[in-house]
Amino acid sequence: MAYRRTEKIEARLADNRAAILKAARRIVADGGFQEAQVAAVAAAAGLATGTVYRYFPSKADLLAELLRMICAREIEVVTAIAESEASPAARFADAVRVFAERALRGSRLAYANIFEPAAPEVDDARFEIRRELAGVFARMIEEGIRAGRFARIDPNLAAASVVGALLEGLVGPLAPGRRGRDDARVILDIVAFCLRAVGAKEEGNVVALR
Amino acid sequence: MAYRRTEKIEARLADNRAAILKAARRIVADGGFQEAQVAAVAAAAGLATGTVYRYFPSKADLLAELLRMICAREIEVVTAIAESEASPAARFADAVRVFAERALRGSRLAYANIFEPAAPEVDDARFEIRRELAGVFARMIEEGIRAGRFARIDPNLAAASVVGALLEGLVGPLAPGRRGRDDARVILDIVAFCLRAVGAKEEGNVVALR
Amino acid sequence: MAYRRTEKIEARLADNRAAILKAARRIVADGGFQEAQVAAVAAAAGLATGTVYRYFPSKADLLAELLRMICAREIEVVTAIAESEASPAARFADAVRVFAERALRGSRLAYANIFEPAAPEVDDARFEIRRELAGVFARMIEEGIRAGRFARIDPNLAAASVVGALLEGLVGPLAPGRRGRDDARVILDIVAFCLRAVGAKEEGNVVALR
Amino acid sequence: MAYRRTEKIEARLADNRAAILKAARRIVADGGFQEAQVAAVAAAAGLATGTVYRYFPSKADLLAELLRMICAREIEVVTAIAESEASPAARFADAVRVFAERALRGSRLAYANIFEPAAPEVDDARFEIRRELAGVFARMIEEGIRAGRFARIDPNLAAASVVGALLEGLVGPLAPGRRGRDDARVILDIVAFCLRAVGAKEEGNVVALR
DNA sequence: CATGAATGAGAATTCATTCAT
DNA sequence: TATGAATGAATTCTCATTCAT
Repeated sequence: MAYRRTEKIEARLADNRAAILKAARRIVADGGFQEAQVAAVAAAAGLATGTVYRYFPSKADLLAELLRMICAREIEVVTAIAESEASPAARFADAVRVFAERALRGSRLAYANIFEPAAPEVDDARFEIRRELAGVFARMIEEGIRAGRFARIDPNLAAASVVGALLEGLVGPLAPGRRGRDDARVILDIVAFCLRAVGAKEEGNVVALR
Repeated sequence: MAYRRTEKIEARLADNRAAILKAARRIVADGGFQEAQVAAVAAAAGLATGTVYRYFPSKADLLAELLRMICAREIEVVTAIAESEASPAARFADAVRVFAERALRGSRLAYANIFEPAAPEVDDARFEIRRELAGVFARMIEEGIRAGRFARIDPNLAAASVVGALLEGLVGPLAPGRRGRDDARVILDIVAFCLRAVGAKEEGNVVALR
Repeated sequence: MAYRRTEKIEARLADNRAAILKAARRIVADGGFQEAQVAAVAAAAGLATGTVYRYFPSKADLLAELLRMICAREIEVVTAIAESEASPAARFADAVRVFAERALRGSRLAYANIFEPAAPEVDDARFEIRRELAGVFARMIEEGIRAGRFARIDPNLAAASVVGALLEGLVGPLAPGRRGRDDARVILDIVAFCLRAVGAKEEGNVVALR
Repeated sequence: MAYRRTEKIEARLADNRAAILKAARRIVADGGFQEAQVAAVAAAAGLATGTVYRYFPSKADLLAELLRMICAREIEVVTAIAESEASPAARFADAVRVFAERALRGSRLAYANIFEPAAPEVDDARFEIRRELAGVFARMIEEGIRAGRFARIDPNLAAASVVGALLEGLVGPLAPGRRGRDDARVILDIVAFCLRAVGAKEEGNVVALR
């Protein structure tokens, strides 16, 4: 009789949403934001153009959410490490290392898109993401300083710089990894780089902790 | 009567070219790449739209060249320092400091616009520029390592990370300086950050050298 | 088991139909035809979009019926006056006055929205309504002429003009009433205007009759 | 050598603008605003879609200007009469008569479009036009009252009503003229209607003046 | 060479209507 | 019968590039 929103239907709705994001992700990974027109995304998701607008108010919102989706897990992981019981330096090193590992292993392409042009609204999302990521690092650095284990630097500046170093070093166009370097070695180097940068004491030990 | 490209004509040609680049620069600095339409640039340069195409094969080429123009001086300055006679650490510190000073002093906005993602056609140029800049730092780091004054790290990775740290820390959206911090202090911090990052010995002295 | 359209079901059907019209009326009154999308009307009626199509073959039909519904009462009232026993001039004056009163009192906004141009599909209905309203006035004028109390003019032209004067004067964009004038005074004026226009004799008396 | 905006070019520009308006006029006259899509208008004018935007900032502006263009002449004519030296009643009668003549003779279709739905911005133009037209009549009525030749009524209300009567009676959907009546007779009737409506004295003479 | 009007391929978004559940 | 998700045609506006003058 009456229409009922069954589980099956719910599942289809969720599927569509996911399908749209997935399609967008694939297209962006392949051809950048440039190629992510709404019609193309819809087609890739096997849906009509208008349907996309049932799930996202605008193209910009879709792309912004895509970005957040891609990065959310990374921030989560780093946050978990930041909240662990280890020593400041160990936590910081771990966070850098894990972030680097994931970036190199996983969505190298998606990360590259962090640097790619897009609509202003998408940039806002990017901004937010970086700010969040930097925030996690800033807190770790702050605690390191308070514990007397890091150099007395502006935690925000240091965090921004660390994030910049990570993104640029790992996934930017300069990334040595892209030119065939050994990932493990890159990770070791970048962890050491960041530890030194914040003036972490007992660097050797810390790195050994990994 | 054969056409002769006189000096006068040459001069006018050069003038127009420069005017176009200058106009583009102003527009990009003010409103980002978004507002740098060919017609707008032409108008700002006091020329007709079509004339732009006498000097640049396409909008992308124009913007790419604009980017190179803006950065050429920075790279030049850093290169000069890199080729000076000072000690590796001093040279490196100087390069970082001067770069930071110029970035903070010069139109921070223009920098932000240049380094923020903005236009797909320009990405290649951007990457090229960063690569070049990183190259200069890589050479300095390499020499520092060879001289036994820096930690033994991959110079390319370190250079990329330094560039990332500088850009993100100074002109990126997270830059503390953008939130009203004292520039001199930011510069001191970032120099120290980079020196530590590359494992420069006698850091204190080096910084004192400035 | 054969389907039986019970009274209960009939009632529900009528309810839904009424609910849709009511919702449409509210939306049109608030935001004009512009905002009367089928989905919006359905939502406001607490029904699903598709359900609207159970009761109206198309959006145009819905709006046309809405218009008729809104105006039916007005036409009814005017018709009742037209069929009363009073003298031609008195009837005419009364019809004008009552119409004006109702127009000014009743949601002026709704009226304005109804008479303002808004949706091509609805024009036919609008025309029909105006024609009907004019028809009632035409008959009154005709009788006034036949009784020798009105000037000998084309009743249809006069009726159309009277309707035009009423709508424009009372609810149109030029309506002085909309600019804060006293309603009672406006009504007096417009009745006098129309009486004079049709050449009603003993105008003073007629107006006094009210 | 250099491009020069010759007379020929100026003429072409003016031609294009005119061609666009003309094409729009034809399309609107034939199929109403509904069919006046930018692409259709451009095609009918023998131009590319984008070209329309060189001459009009938006579709709404184009249509609004079209409306103004269509009505400007009428208002001009009526204004000229309003400023003539004749007696108030004669001027008023003349204004009504000429307006009616032109409306019936000329662009009956275009006038009809005064009643047609359109974008909100176009409605504004319509509003403006009616206001202007009513303004001219209001001034005439005011002077008639001041000269003691018209009934003492609110000039604005009367003017609005006169405009309403004219538009509805002559070009509106109810207009008897549209149904094959003799134009000359219609004009006589409506002039008489309006003169009576404003309570003009010596009506006979005035009408005889025509 | 310079000009700037013309071009027209796109791309985002809306919403009446349909139809499987 | 009711539902509401899906559809996709339709439409406006932008802007890099061309080319007649």
